[in-house]
Amino acid sequence: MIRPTLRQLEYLIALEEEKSFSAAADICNVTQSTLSAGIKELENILEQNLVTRGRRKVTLTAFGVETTYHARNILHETDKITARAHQIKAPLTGPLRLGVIPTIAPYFLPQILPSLQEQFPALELQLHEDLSDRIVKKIEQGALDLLLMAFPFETPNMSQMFLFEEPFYLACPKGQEPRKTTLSTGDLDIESLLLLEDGHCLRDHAIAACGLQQPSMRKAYSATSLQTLVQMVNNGFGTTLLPEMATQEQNLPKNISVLSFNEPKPTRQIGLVWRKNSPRSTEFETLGRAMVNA
Amino acid sequence: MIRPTLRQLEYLIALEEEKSFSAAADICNVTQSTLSAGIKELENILEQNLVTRGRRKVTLTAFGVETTYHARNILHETDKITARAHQIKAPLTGPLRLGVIPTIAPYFLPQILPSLQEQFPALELQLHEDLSDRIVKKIEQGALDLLLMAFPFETPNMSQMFLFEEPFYLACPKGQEPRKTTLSTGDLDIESLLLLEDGHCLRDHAIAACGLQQPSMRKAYSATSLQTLVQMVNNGFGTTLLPEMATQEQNLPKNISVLSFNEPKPTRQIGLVWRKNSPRSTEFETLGRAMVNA
DNA sequence: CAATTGCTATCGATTTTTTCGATAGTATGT
DNA sequence: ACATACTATCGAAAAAATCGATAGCAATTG
Repeated sequence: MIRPTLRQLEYLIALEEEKSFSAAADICNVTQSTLSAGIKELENILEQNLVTRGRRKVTLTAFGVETTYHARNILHETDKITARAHQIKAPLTGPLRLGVIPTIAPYFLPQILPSLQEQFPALELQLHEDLSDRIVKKIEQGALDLLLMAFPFETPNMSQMFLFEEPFYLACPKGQEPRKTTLSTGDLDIESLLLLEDGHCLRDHAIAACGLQQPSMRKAYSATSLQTLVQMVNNGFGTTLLPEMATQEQNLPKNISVLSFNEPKPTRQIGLVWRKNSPRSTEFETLGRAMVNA
Repeated sequence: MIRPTLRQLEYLIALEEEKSFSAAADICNVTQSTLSAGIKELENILEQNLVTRGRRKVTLTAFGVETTYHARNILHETDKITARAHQIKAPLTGPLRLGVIPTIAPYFLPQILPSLQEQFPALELQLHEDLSDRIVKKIEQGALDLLLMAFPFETPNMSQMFLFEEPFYLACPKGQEPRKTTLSTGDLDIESLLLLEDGHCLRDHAIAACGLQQPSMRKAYSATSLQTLVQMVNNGFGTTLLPEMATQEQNLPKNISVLSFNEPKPTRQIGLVWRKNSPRSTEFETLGRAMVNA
């Protein structure tokens, strides 16, 4: 479909403002002949008269006036695109699509978001919460810009930035604490240990950190979220391993004891991931430092 | 200021839909190289990346997605202009700026507008009520398309279409009717005759139709509208001449008698005026016939 | 009433932009 | 390693936008 040109709409607007081809041409920084031809071309496209060529002064037709109104809108809209583009040119401003795994998002983000918003008020974080492999796939496709996740995790062609190491704690129902005074990973009762369902990296990290065997048939005890897991422990169904950020009082029910391990403590690593050769790498590093210090 | 092109925005939209340069190029009926260059040019203008060139699939950046949304809007708006232009190509559709004089508008228009709207439902009448010389000036400038007014009136370079002849009636307070059984224009009492202020053609037409001398000092009795005039007569300030369309019962107060003249009755002519060589002449003639028959 | 002024329309030449076709380059999958 | 399926890039060709000059036309001036 043949469409008017933005240029032609500019010409029309100038003509409406100046009521004169020559004056309008000056405004548009073109010669009068150019503008004249432009308006004529526009009339041809629309198959409709836009101006009544009086000898003395040029006047727009009713349709011409109507069209000028729309034209102004359209130009204004396109200018908004450019303005927006320039506005977000500064580092850590504009939209940033951040993927976060479910065992980090609800605990860590509330801690850091206020500080980030304060430091980077023009940053528009779009949060996407999903499992590690899913957000990795999305960042590979380019549907996400940055990931906040737990290592170790294979992320080919990506830059990983280590942020901090996070210890695991043992969560068990009150009164069922192990009698030992010191707790080491070897003392865990595999039978009563509840874990997240497959796909959550927390499950794999916990198992690896504690040197456990891959439990074979635990489906009956697998949960879909840490919150669910905590509730199960709270009701005496068993024990579980919680990352430190999930152990804050306000997140836990009354009937749970949280016990820390002896050295060497089991841990997971938290960090950022972005596409190697992303033009925003330095921005992401800045953001990472801000997250650690938040 | 440098601006994106509508073409480039099209390219971006197609790219967003297809997630592939080649496929998008097909949609836009250009070669892949053209579309590739177009997107790059757009990115240069905006100084901002729009797509992340993955090997597998192309994905838009956050800003790219945001921009696509605006782009769709903009294209839609421009298409509305063209659509509107084509829509009003049929005769007697679309906007029509009609100038009407104050001694016609409030009486005649209510009679005919319903019928016109029924016959030409897509006609968008924009009414402008003003004195004859003002609306003539405006139609000369091209700010109006058509005039509904009273003749005789000088309208150089205009086409006049006669619609109908309208007799004048004498309006006087009840009980002050002339004693004569037959009323002729010669019997008018000039001293008690109230007229509209200068500028209203009705004043001139009434004077001419009745063969009166130009009254010299009547300012004290001049009114700004026929309605005012009627109220003055109603309150016994004198008599006046009313065109037939202003004599319908619902327009007149209780205390007024309306008397018709003997032949030859004084009259004014009602008609249409448009710019000679207006491309819409035949439309206007159709509209004129519809006004007479309404 | 002829000359001048102040407009817009139009034409051919020129410059600029757009588009194409071909090809290079680069991951992916067989 | 080879074929495949992409995008980027380059020079040539086609299309367009623009310019400068000029014609034409009405209003105004001398």
